[in-house]
Amino acid sequence: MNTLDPATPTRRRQLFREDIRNAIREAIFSGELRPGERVVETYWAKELGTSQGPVREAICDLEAQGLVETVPFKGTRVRQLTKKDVQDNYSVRICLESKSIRDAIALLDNEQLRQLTETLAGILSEMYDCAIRGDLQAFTNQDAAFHAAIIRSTGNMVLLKLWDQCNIRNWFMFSVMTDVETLKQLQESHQHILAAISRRDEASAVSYLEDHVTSLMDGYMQT
Amino acid sequence: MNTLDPATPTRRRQLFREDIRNAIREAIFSGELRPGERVVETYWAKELGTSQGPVREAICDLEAQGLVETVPFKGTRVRQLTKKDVQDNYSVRICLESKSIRDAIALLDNEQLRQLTETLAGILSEMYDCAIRGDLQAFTNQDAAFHAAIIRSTGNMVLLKLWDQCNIRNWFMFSVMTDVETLKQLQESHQHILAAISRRDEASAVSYLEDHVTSLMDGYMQT
DNA sequence: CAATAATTTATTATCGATAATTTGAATTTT
DNA sequence: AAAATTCAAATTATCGATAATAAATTATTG
Repeated sequence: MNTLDPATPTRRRQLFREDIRNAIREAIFSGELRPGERVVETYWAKELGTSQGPVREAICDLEAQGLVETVPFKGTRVRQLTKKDVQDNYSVRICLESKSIRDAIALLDNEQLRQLTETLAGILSEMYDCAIRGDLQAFTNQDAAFHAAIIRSTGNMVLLKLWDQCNIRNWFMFSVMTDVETLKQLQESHQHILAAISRRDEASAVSYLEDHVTSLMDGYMQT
Repeated sequence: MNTLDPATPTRRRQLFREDIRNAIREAIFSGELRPGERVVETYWAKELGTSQGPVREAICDLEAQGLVETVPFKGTRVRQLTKKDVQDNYSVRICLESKSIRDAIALLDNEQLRQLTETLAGILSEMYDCAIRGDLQAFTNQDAAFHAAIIRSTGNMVLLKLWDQCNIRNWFMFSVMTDVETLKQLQESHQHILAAISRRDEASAVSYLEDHVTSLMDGYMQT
């Protein structure tokens, strides 16, 4: 789920904190917990059969991720994004992704670029299947994987971390763009980006990226 | 201390969690806790006369801020930044601050720009005093205030939040640049940025910014 | 009846204790 | 003596209970 920590070492016992975090996240993304609603510690403790402590820590994690907001002594609520929040998010996301494309083109040698191209092509292939199937959830995951792969190729982990935070792909699935045609179009826009990168055409790549992300935002804003 | 939450509402009782967070942060910045050293929950609980719970939550906060790293069941250590980490941090910081300058110049009307200019001039004045006194701690605060003021003027809170996270001003004070001359020079470079912004000279402002931040990084790298 | 004060309820923040896990030393085995 | 094993100490993760706080409700007063 999280783009940042792919390698989870084996452990005997599961961390409740992680389970709780995932459970609450799931509740948010599934719509069970809607923006602005309260996240009551004792409720989730009872619900998941744990005590309050781990729930508090899980909430702390979610807050760092920007999914919820906590006010001392008052409690936690699912974050409610204003239109401006969304715009700001996307605008910063474009800024970071543009940098990653510029850096990738500037820093990678031909072999590395070929490899990146290959990775991206693979992702786009899967993305196409998702589009055909109309599987929005899987589609957004591939979408995230695409952009993350570019950033990862630059080796700049700070960039990856910050991008992950302003990436609201997680919220995106509430969007109305669920029809197959729209998804296909989105997949195509990625192909343009990929092609431009592979021929080291920085200006085009960034331009296609901006169009792509902007159209994502527009889709969200119509909600 | 934190650039993000200026308004702290009045509360009867203090949050231990916050006190603990500040105490540990202070220990890190003062050098008492060096990079790579362990942050033992029970130690700080005893040290501050609290229980373990709030300490864990405080550590969670510090982790979100990137000051420490936690591995489940193993514990927490003060984050050890590699040279590459520092470079990546600064490179992203330049990216975000460049955007903030571009946005400020593009979005603010004359009156708003005048107001920003005024604010920045005030900060620079204080910064000069800090340089003369050789007060590095206060100087870095003014430095942060300068850049934060520009970002804040764009009204993009996402940008501000992410910038705060990749801003390693907090680590900067370990740097060797403690002599008055260097601080004065740094203050001057801010004046160039300010001047360029006030005449809406985007290219120069960004260029000065890059020079400034790069020189900060170089200073850090010599450590 | 409105406005304020007192009270109850719901919830968060913290505590002290215990279970689970890792680490490192002591012990045994080869 | 080196390697593997067992054990003990240190530390983390969790629990159940209590104290503090905020919100909601009821009671009181003018």
